[in-house]
Amino acid sequence: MGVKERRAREKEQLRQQILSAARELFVNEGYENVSMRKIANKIEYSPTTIYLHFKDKADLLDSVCKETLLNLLNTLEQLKKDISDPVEVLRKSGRAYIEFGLKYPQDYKLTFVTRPQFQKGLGLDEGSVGEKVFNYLREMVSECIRQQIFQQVDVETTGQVMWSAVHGVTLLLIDFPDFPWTEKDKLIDTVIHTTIKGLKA
Amino acid sequence: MGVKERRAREKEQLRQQILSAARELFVNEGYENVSMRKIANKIEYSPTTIYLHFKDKADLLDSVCKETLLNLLNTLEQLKKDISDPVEVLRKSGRAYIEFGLKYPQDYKLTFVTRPQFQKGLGLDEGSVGEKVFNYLREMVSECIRQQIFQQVDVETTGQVMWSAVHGVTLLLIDFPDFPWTEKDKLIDTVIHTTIKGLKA
DNA sequence: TGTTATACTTAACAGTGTTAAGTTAAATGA
DNA sequence: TCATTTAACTTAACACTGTTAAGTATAACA
Repeated sequence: MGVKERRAREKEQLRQQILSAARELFVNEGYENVSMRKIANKIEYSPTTIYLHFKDKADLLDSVCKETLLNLLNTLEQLKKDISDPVEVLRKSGRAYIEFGLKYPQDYKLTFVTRPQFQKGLGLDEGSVGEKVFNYLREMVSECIRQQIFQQVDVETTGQVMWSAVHGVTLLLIDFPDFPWTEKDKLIDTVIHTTIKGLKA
Repeated sequence: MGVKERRAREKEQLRQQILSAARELFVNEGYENVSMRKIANKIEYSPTTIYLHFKDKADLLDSVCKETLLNLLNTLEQLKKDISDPVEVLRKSGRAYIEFGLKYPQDYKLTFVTRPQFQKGLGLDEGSVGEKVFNYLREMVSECIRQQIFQQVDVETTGQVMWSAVHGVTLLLIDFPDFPWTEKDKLIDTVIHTTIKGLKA
């Protein structure tokens, strides 16, 4: 009875095909400028076929973003394994987070700005990917506080301050590419350095 | 020959009427969900009339945002007149900026997130309102550096770091209202305090 | 009073996301 | 082997979108 399995496999394959076509178009042309018909054209199916795999355009978008976010989470988890000094982990994680946002600006904005109100399993709700990312941040900060490197005892506030800084600089760099920013790497380093220094005991 | 003047006045009046109808709809329902026909309906004119006053929907949006931004600039300029200590001015300005964003979240996002790529005289280009806001920040930071309160000599970088922090926390509070944030005022104060402390000599 | 300019509208175009109904082909059971 | 069921996929349509070209009516001018 391998028929059902093969069918399921083929179905999953098409789902992935749609997903990657959508990702490419979203990233290159922007969510707003990509129509369902355009995606359908790219994979050489009729537009309605997409609806057999995704509820609607927003759902398709959420799925694309979720994939990307899991990617980020992976990168971060990896980092933690390789370094021992908690401040260094925090520093490197901040950098990785910002660079991730700059590498996938559309995805980043879609995930953390455009759609947070409506998405499921993507925002910061329980069990969502966003929550997992923030939990990761919590752990890092906890370790810094435990070792008495940071002055604040309040893990939540400290984490949120850190997040504000990296979120802010990421979005500014994405949204105002023509602004005469300080050399990009210097700005990123200074943001991270300043915030950590400000939090230190 | 007061006819021409009266005509110009009437035209300006309608322009304002369109503008305020658009603002209200944009703010309440979101730019994406507001159609030209909806705006036209609200002011009881045909949709095409709008095009006699604004180039297109994006232009209409830009005009709405510009008005709001000038408002913010006013608030900030006022602050500087009333306080002498530069760090205190910076602190209060940061607070005012964030509170402005929280009070007009839709406007804030439209101005600093949604449309920065395409707008004219709105982003951070020469002569734009955004540039004026940033110039205001530059002056404050310069004063802090001149008085050797801040360690960095680089006004640009220092200003950009400050901006990243307030921009970041503003957007997070707007976009994730249900997240278990630390008490809002405490978070805002800590963000500002941490950043300034990190920048100090 | 006839002409010109301005303000505004109607109708249409080409596109959008989405759905209901219909078609085709493959898998199943007798 | 052949009719029946099931799943995959498409066609056609609906109600909307931003925008433009062409047309109309009204007020200002000579």
